[in-house]
Amino acid sequence: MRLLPHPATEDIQLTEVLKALSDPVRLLVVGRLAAHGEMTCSTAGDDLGVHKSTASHHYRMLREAGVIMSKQEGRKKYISLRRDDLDARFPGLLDSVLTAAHEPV
Amino acid sequence: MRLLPHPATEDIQLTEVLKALSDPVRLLVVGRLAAHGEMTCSTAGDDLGVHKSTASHHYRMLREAGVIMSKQEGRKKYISLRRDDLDARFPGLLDSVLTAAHEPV
DNA sequence: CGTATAGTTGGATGCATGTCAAACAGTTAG
DNA sequence: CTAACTGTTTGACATGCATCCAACTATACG
Repeated sequence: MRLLPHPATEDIQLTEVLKALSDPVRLLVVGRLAAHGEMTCSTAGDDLGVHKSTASHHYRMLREAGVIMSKQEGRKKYISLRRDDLDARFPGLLDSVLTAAHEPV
Repeated sequence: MRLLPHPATEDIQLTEVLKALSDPVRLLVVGRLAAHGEMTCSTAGDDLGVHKSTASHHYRMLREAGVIMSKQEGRKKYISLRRDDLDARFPGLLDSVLTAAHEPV
């Protein structure tokens, strides 16, 4: 099991998080992670409508912004929401975004 | 008094709002509007550290995303937060962002 | 009318981003 | 070992964006 570089909780920047969440594809991924917990990249990226390399790019954005955790296990990579870290740093932010993301168009 | 085009409340898109809030300059402007209410563009743009045309660009981003209201009066333009509209559409979002924006680095 | 004020617009520039395709790398299975 | 699987990296491309400067518009003031 290998860990990838992630920003420390106190280094998570609000503007970076907001930018990470401001893409429809990434918002969809975050919604899935919130609903289902830890998933592999392929599961999270299923039916996203983008190429797998594009999805990989989005995972990196989310990780570098401090929104998700990644850990490699064998040939699979598991990603999960850093919910506690985000709640500690920006209380209520993630919940309001997730609620808003479920709203009807 | 002239009104400029703004998106209707139900047309405000979450990703657009998040993108609008993901810039440090715009976040600063929104914080000022939240603290002081309606202000002119020059007041809101005071000491932002950017050229007035850059500030004007940011106001347009915020307006088109549905974050602020603009109304022209004479040669001054007043901008204000669309707090009620944002609260109605995305409950808790604006408050959590404003709270987060006040956090120490 | 002429001048000052408040903002916008257009051009230019450099940087970031979203996307795909193809090649690559690491891991597991037969 | 060979082949399949999982995901990343690189290149290419188009787009968008933050920024400044200069010119412009519109309004107000003398």
